[in-house]
Amino acid sequence: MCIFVNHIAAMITLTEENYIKAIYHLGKYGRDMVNTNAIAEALDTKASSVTDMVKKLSEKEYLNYKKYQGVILTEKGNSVAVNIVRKHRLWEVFLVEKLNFTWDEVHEVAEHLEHIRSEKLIDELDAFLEFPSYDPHGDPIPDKNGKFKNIDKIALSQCETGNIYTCVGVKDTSSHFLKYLDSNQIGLGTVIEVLHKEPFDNSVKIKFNTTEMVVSQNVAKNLFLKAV
Amino acid sequence: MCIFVNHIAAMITLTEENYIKAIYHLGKYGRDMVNTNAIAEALDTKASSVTDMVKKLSEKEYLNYKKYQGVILTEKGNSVAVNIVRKHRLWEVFLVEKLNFTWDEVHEVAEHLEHIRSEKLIDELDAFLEFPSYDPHGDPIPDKNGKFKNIDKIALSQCETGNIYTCVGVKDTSSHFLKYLDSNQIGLGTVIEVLHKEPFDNSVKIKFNTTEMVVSQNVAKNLFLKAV
DNA sequence: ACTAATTTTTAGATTAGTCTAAAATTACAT
DNA sequence: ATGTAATTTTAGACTAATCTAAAAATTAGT
Repeated sequence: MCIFVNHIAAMITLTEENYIKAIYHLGKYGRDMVNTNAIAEALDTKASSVTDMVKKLSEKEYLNYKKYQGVILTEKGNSVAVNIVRKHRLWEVFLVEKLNFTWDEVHEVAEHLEHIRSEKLIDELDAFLEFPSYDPHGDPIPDKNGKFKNIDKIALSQCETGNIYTCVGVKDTSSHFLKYLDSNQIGLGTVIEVLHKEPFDNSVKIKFNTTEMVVSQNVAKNLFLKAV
Repeated sequence: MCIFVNHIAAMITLTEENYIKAIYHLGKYGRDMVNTNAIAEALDTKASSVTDMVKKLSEKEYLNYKKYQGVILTEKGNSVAVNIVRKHRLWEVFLVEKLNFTWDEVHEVAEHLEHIRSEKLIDELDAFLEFPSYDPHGDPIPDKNGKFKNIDKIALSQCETGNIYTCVGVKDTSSHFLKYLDSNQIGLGTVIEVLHKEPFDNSVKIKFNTTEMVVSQNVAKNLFLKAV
């Protein structure tokens, strides 16, 4: 073995990155611990594999691990996660804006692109895309320093009757939902007026462009708007 | 194990792709076999590891392997290699033309990008770049069907005194050489007149733009030109 | 508070890719 | 052609990441 190995910052593997990312998304609010089974489900693996890996990530100080309790990312782990999120979302913007991908097609490819390691690559991509603040699903893109620009988006289900909003994102990013929106001509930036909220089934009647339609509670909960 | 596994085309791993690519480049002229040590050196690994891997690739019919003789890619292996080359070179064009990379910076990042698997991604990228036929080093980019467009490029060392050429590529793609060319304002498309060939040391005196300079045999052998 | 259900961890095995050291084969020089 | 050098293969071991099955710890229900 090369005698320099011990001096080189221990390389993070692709698998480790995926665990850190999953833990980040599961523990988004940073408050309480993320448990083993949740991680296993998110990564489609077994709890025993997760235990092994979190021990390793704990050794490497990406997270704090308490036996039988769960894990919380350290500062170091969090910044790795935020960097992956940045890369993922910038690639999504690229795919949609430059390569004609639809917003339901981007996720899978971005899952791979997010692991390419080159600071210059991602900074130049950022510049090429003119420093976007949101990805095609309306999720914020952290800047080079990991800072998010947050907007006050609210679900359609929370909006007030009579007011006018613009669409700024979705909660459910499944291909089903996105295709539903596409087929109804709803996308980022669509201007929507809330006409009526039906208390019986929580459906919402909206108007956009010249179209009026009623959407289910499920849709209303998953569409993010912003007051204009 | 999922009962469908046997029906799914056996997935090719990243490592396998790298072996196939290395064998492709080493055996470019397809004539004779590529030997174990050459592969080991190209991939910075040991001969014993290569033996193991070529057995596996032979099983999977990416190549034909004769013990103690070497390997030759099959049609199947060749098309995998050509597809990787296509991806590598398209990404190089993207990095140089859109993301301000210099031609000595692109290789390392492209080594990673070339393994992203998405047909739509690469076809859309191809279109976005307007179907380039050559990468930033002047190497031809195969099209969707694996066809190369070949030009009759010749090394500067083979050019005729008094004639005029344009620079279309390099043989040596090392960072050293590319930086040397950059610092002397020689790039793709540079128009070069061959003034004199010195038989003593095989150096060549050339003129481009308003500059006259003498380049060594080494440089002359590694710079590809095309008659105008 | 005690048992049952759930979650998590341990122990031991497996796979892909790699390594070292030794054995087998081929190539080369005299 | 015969011994030496170089190359290649085999054998056995290691690491990272995973799995199954069983043991341990925690949580929940009455």
